[in-house]
Amino acid sequence: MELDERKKKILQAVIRNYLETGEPVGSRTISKYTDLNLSSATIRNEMADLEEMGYIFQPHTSAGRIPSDKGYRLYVDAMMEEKEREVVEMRDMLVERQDKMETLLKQMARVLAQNTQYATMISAPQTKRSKLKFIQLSRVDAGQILAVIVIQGNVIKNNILSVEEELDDETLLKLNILLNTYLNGLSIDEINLAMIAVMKQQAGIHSAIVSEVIDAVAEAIRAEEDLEIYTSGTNNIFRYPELADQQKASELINTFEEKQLLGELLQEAHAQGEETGIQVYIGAETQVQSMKDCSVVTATYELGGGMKGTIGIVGPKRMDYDKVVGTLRAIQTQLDELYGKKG
Amino acid sequence: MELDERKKKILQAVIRNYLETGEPVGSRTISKYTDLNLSSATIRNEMADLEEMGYIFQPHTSAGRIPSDKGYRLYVDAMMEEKEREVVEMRDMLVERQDKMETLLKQMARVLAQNTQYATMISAPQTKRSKLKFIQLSRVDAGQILAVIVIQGNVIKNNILSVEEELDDETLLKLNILLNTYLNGLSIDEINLAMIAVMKQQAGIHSAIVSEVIDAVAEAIRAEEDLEIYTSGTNNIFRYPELADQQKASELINTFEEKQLLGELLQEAHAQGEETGIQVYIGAETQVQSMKDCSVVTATYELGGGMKGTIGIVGPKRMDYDKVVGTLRAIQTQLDELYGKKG
DNA sequence: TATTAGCACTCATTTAAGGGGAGTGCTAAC
DNA sequence: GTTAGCACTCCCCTTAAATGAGTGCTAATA
Repeated sequence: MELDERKKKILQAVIRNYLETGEPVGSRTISKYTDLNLSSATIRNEMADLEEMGYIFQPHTSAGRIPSDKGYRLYVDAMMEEKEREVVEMRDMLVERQDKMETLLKQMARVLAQNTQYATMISAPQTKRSKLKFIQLSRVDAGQILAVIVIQGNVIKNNILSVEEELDDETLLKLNILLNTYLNGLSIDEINLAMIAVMKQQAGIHSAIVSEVIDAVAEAIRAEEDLEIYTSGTNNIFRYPELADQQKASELINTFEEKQLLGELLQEAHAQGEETGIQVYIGAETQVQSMKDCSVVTATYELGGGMKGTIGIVGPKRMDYDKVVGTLRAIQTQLDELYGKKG
Repeated sequence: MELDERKKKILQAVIRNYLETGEPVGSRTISKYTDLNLSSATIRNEMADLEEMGYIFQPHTSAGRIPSDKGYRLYVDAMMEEKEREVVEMRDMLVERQDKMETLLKQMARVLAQNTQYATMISAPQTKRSKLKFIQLSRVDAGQILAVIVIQGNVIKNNILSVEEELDDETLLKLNILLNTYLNGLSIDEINLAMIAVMKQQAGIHSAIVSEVIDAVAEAIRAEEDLEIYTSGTNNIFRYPELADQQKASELINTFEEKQLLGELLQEAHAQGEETGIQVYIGAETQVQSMKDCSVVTATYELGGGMKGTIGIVGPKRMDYDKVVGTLRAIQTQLDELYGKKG
């Protein structure tokens, strides 16, 4: 069967209406809602066709129609009209360059949740490709060394090392110079075994310390890699009856609190969303069991220096895709303007 | 009317039973449940008295009795028998001294939630009384100075300062020595204006930088003071039907996500719980609107060096007070053993 | 041939009524 | 002071009927 222009219009009308109301939509509603000037009977025939093609279905006999995942997919891929939204508050929020990335991300999650009325999550930028900017060892206590590692974009990692031997100031200074000379400006991938060997040799009797520091750097990176995720607006799911029953809500909230699965989801989105950076997952497409009745829209963002992260918005399948995609795209643009090129 | 021994026993039985089942408890149940060997009729008379005194009430005519807030209060204050619980996993978890306090606290919240099946929250230690251990300024970039501030207990704060003038290594070293000489070992309260004036004088032409650094320290402290809170097991509230309806659950979850109110709650608990450090809030006693159907048990803990924080457990009014208080006390003891005296 | 009006039918949801049961208060007997 | 017995209350569950939105199908229409 062919999906002609009229069927498309009707499908679109069904989806639009369902997005608004969340109720199954009947033929009479469409008959009045559209400018097609067709009677409900005609609509009924068309809807029967659309059902046969798998774009819509009835939750039970003699109920109106609901879009299927396939229907949503077509809508998102082909029928959506992105609305350009006001993201003024966001601009204000982002305009001041933040030293504390954490604060920025938390706030961003919060504003997004408020703006969209869905649940939001943001993964902190990954530092894999980022360049090491600065390493500093300092003696804090007898036997305790503080290692500060600064990464491009001012992401800072601290680590306290316990050392057996006493280190005098001079040695510490030497080690600092050694480490910075070799490691400065490198991305984390670029640090290799050969380099470590040379450094150890140069450190002489203190090679053990070099090992410890390298371990600490590796540790700091690893800590960064089980990535931080900020969420907001979790309780917005109660706005949508189809998600608000105890079973589903409990599972969803648990998913949002544990964050483990969110991380995997965002990373996959990050990996896939190469082109425009915006990705829409409908229902079971997410692979996260507790989100099978949700849709997720993700956007990757860039903060310069190769630091990329991902924003995700989770709502019911009947989420306002137009608005969400529009908002995310606006944020992407603004982040790009503010941070993207400068590094 | 007098609350004699028998009435107490009956009240206790009512509460115990209600804690278990969550259902109103009737006279016949008590008649069998207790070792008083009284008929249900007698129990009925006694229960009528207890109701008149305000310890229990009927949700509707011809239903069993439910403890009132006053009843719970009496129970917690006078009738509870703390159970010594196995907190073995906790011991294992806590036994390794953590460099990262954050990790420790997160894990602690998680284990507690799992153990008790309630929602938990932990406030990070407050550093107000803690002593400054170490300050280090380093040049990261032209015009960017990294200030690292280490506080007793290895809480580390970073701050990036932008400076107008160029600073050479020597000047930086001098400033480092100056700052550490004056500020090291002081608690944050002890830093005063006179001291700052002296430091500025000694810094000479670089007094502006000293100002900036002091500001940064103040800033770091302020950041620490809007205290970090870790939560876990929020979704446990769905286990208790009396909290699981949409309205209440949504509000509670919002409270847990926003954390603002939790902070106030924990701080109040911290302020009040001077003696044993364990505090029980029943129903409206918490002052947090969304928790009016909950009870909250808090415990302050100490990690040495004046660093104190608060743990809170939130559950239904019929929470297992004995178990919760026992568990919290056990944790207090263990933390004290492991961290308390050493600093 | 495409569209429409009409009608019988389906089924979720709402409303009402009735029965069961848990638990109480009261009274009278022990 | 305690207990057995009984009438009474009221929640809650089940069942039945009424409601109504929406469909599929058929026959008439343009």
